[in-house]
Amino acid sequence: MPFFIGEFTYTLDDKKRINIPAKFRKASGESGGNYIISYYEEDNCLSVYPYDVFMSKIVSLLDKLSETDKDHRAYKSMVGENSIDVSLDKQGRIGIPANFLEKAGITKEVKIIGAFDKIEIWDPKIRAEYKIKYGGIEAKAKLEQKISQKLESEK
Amino acid sequence: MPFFIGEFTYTLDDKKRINIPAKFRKASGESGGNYIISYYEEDNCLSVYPYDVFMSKIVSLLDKLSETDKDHRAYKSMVGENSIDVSLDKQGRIGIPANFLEKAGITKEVKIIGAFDKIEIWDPKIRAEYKIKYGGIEAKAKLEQKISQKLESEK
DNA sequence: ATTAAATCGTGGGTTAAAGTGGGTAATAAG
DNA sequence: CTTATTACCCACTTTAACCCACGATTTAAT
Repeated sequence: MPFFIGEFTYTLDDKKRINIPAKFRKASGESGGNYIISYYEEDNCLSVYPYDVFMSKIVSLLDKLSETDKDHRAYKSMVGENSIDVSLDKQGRIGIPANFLEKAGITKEVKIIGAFDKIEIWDPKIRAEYKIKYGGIEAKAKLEQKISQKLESEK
Repeated sequence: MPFFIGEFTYTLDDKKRINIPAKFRKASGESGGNYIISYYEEDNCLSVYPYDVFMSKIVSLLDKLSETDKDHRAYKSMVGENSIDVSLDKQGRIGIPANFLEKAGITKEVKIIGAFDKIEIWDPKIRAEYKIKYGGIEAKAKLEQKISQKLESEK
C-alpha cells in the first residue's frame, strides 16, 4: 500500500532528528507515523519501513525460521540488533538513535530516497559511492539482467 | 489506453512549470492529471508516465523483487531515486522539481515528445544529439534489426 | 470571409503548508 | 542526586500549492 518515490535533501539537526518528506508521511498508509528503521551493512544506509510493511515483509519471514537451528537464531539476532522502532513527532520528524546514525555514517546532511515500499536515509557521500556501483548505465544493465532472469525463471 | 504522439516546443517558466499539450492531457485517460516522472540516465530526458501506466509497467515488476536480496534492493532504490509523482495544475501544467530538471539538463526551452504510452521532456540540444545517435538512417536500421530479432525470438 | 466564443499557453500574486530551530518538561541513565 | 537523552510544544522562514488574469491562437457560427 505505501508508495514512496523521489529524492530529497535534508539536514540532521542538533537533536538528531530528521524530517520525513510530507509526501512520504501521507503515503505511509495504515502505519500512521510508526516506522521500523533497519540497517543493512551491505547497503550502508538506514531503511525506514512503515510498521506494517516491516511486519509483512520481514517479520513474517523471520517467523518461519527454526528456533533449534543456530544459524537461524543468528540471523534473527542480527536483524534484531540492527532494527529499531521510531515514530513521527508533531512536525513530521523522526529521532534517530546515535548508534544508528553511526552505523550509517550520517553526520549532518542526508539524502532521503523513496524506494517504493520503504524510505532510505543516506549520507550523501556514501550514496554517491553507491551510485557509482549500482547506478551507472552499465551497472544498471547488469541489475536488470539479473532481475529479468529471476522473473523469467519464476514463470 | 493513453496514446501520445507528436512533438511540441514549450518553455519552462520561472516557477519551474511546464505546460502539457492539451492533446496529451485529453489522452491521459484513467489517470486524470496524475503522472510519474522517471529519469533514465541512458536517455537523458524526463519520461512522464500517466500514473496507471507506471503502476502496471514498472511497479508491478518491482513488487516481485525480494527484500532480502541486496541487488534487488539496489534496483528499487535506483528507480525510486529517479522517479517522482506530479499532477496537473488548473492550467494544465506540471511543476518539475529542481533536481529532476538538473538530471535532464533542462533550463528554459523544452521539447515535448509523445512516445505512445508516455510523454518525454527534452532539452532541445540534448535531443538533437540523441537524434544523431538514433535517428539517422543507419542507426534506425540497426534499431529495427534488434527489435525484429527480439520479436522473432519470442514466437 | 468575418466576427464571436472558446481554448490554449504563459505570467504572477496570495496563502497555506512544509521544513527548520530551539525552549522546557519528562524520562532514563550514571 | 546529577546529568544526559528523549519527548512535547511553540515559533520562524521559505517553498510551493492554489487561484486569478491576460494575450494569442483556434474553433465555431453567422
